[in-house]
Amino acid sequence: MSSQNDARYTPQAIEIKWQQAWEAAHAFTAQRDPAREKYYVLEMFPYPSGRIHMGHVRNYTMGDVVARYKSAVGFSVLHPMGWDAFGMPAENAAMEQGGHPKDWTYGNIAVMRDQMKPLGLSIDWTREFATCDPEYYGQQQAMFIDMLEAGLVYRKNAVVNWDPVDMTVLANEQVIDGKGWRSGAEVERRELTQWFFKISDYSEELLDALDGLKDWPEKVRLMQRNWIGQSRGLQFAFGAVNAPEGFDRIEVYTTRPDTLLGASFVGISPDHPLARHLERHDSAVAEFVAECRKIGTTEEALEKAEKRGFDTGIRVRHPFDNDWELPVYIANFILMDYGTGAIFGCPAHDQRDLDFARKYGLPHPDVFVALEDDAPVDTVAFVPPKTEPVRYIRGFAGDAVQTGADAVDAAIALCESRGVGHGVTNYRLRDWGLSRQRYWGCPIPVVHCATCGVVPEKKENLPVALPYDEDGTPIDFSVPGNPLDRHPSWRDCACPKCGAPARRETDTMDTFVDSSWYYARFTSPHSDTPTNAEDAAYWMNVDQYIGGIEHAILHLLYSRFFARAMVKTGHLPESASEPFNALFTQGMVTHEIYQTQDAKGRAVYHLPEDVEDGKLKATGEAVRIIPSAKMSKSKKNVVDPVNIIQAFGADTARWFVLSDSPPERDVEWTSAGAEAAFKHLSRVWQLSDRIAAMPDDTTTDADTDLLRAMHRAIADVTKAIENFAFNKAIAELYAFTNTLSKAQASGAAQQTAMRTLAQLMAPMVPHLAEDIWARQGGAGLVAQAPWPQADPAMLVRDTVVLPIQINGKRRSEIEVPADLPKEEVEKLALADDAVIKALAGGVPKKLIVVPGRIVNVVV
RNA sequence: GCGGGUGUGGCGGAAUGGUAGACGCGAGGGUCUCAAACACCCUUUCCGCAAGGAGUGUCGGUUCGACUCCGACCACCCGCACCA
Repeated sequence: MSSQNDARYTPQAIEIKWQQAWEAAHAFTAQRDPAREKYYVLEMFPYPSGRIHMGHVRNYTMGDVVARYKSAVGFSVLHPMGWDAFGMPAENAAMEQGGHPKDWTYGNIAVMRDQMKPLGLSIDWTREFATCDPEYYGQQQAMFIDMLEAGLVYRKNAVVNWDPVDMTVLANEQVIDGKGWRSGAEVERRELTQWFFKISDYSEELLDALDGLKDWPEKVRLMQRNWIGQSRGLQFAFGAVNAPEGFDRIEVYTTRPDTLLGASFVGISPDHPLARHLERHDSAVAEFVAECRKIGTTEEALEKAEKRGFDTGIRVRHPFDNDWELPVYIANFILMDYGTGAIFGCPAHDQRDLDFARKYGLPHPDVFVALEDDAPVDTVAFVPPKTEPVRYIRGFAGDAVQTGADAVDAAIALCESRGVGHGVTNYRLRDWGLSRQRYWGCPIPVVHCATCGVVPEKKENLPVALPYDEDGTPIDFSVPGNPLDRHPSWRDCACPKCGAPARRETDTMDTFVDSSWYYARFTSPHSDTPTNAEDAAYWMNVDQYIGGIEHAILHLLYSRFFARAMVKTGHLPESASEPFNALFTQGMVTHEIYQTQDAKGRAVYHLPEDVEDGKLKATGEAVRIIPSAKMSKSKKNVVDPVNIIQAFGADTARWFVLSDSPPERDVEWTSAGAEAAFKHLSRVWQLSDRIAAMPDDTTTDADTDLLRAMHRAIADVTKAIENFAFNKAIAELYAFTNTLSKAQASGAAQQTAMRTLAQLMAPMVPHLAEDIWARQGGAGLVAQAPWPQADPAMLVRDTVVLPIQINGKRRSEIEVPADLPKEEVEKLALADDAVIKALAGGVPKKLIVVPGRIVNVVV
């Protein structure tokens, strides 16, 4: 027998043993069980970048705590894992290092799976898939065809970033300061015919349904609400005085029709049909518009750019006054995608319009003034909240004094009655452009035929699989552009309708499509249809979804749309149109960034493991240290958890990422805490060793104290887990461990407490918990044992300590029976020395007793 | 620029409007040891010998009482539709 001192915590031996035991017991294989309520917990699946990082460990450990806890309280749990496997990095790797995106991706998946398995996550690995599996994207193509037939997909022109040197389309992140990241050439905006999902059909529904998502963070619902951007306004036309033929009316949309009498100019987007027309006939316009198109395609770039305009010389008439003419400017800040692509500017009540008006010498008449201050606008626009009453001096509808909101309503009503436009509800949300001119994505399953036009591929021909090589020659990724476009044997095909020679669509889908339905596929991952009705009915919805706040808008909004599209096309039940019942957004794991520059002065990033003392290990070159930011593949500021697991075990890594920082907040990775976590787990192990050896002696007085603490710990830890406060659950476990290690209770009581401690720790450190559970005589696997219940009778406290405040400052305290009536508490408080001293013989002005909480004496 | 969030000891953080700093890290002191490591015990918001005072990014407000609610500001972080 080993003595106490010899017993050492050796996670390397323990962890593999229990992982094998779980596997042998099929402990985490999800099965439809009509007798039990189901619980579906899902973490956002990873991109197979090549290795896991601490952000993954944090994300999946949180999900694992939930999965293991829900299983212990009796649910039939589904906890799957897969890979978000399409995307640009695979193609970039092929360009930089040679090889094929498919080999790179599957190789990465194999490595990352091997890195993840030692974490001991309670995942049903039988359901694993990658979105680049033809079995997965073939079903996605089938749904695309269904959505096309349901009118949810269409084609239209849209602009892309075009690199004129590499002759390729660039992603926004590949455009740096308006230049292509590889070529350095000035990026142009180019228009292409592209595929779109009609998410705008669902704008109102996606907005309204947010109210029902009670278990989503309020901030996410607010961000989505603002993103969808519902607005009520007036759409009307200015009649042109001297416009080219066909442009005698300019339709504008405004959310502030109450300011119509403050209009000083009309602005149109550089992409507006009128601007396009003028561009062709006027070189000065062409030059200005070309400048505008250099700004880039992101809203951020447009908003930050200097606001500039070009006077077209065209004049329009004010709808209320035939003699009032307004100039028409092309303005670089007006989006063609929003409203009608044309606005009227009211400089007095919009800062951007005011800056513009002052720049071009346009008037800025006040429409309304503050009730108590009628100073005219000069350099700062007067933009009060719409709910605030103001005095209209150029109003035309409603009372002189009214709120902006009321004035807008009155203005719309009046304009409609005069035949000037009509009230419309607009949305900021644009249709989802899914075309990508890239290889490594799900091919869009349509064929272009000279006679039949755009024809969907026949479903029996799915998947339209990506070609691996071309007639035996590996695809060349060193050439910029889309390899599918220059792959005749793949591209040329027969029209599915008429059989004539035709060409495949060479665009692939946005990777957001892949991640918009994977949660549904997990319910029947091997089905030969996208979903299986019985499985979807049982497992949907996701009960708890966990992922980064960076996905608060796009991924989650697209998934909400896609679920509705799947309901419409019969792939999900109506009840699954909101796919995620509860959402938790974890904070990110941050780390410093290490950067050097290459010969051309471009930034090169380095992994932390390649850096030592501020220098590259390989060359000794000094690195520039950029302050902590979100761990990202592109910045290479990722930490490899594999080293931590090898040194201390998975349980230490899991314990560490859960402790200290609240899960919703960012955590800066430091190596300091890992050793401390290991020490604590070692202490728990030693404690278990000691307690297991104790004789099963008779009950002592200390037993009740220990068992009370145990029930308190059960209650507190359970509540903390339910509330996603894992850092607090761990703090409670520390406290209970300290109590237990000092307890004078009997062996039997300590063994009971130790067994319970193991159970409470099991969701966080499952391997250690199994080992202690077995040693303390627990039956079966702790992974399959029911969650302990707190006895309410053991939670009641006999006495409480009440702090006594004098004028809100704590001065003293009294210990009283928990159920002492308020009057008695008052008497005791007034008899307290500090109170007597403060009152100095007088009477208190006020005496506040909050039962069980506090006493405040106001003197 | 627009939208959303965060801010508390040396550090990570705790606190249904009711004792600010639970729990952990680090640090200091001690016990054990030939010594070190480990382990264990004590101290640890700041100023002050003490009595006492100050204190939750800044300024102001509501309240018997504010980290918590309200207003203004500052700093940092996330998103901005082709990064995933």
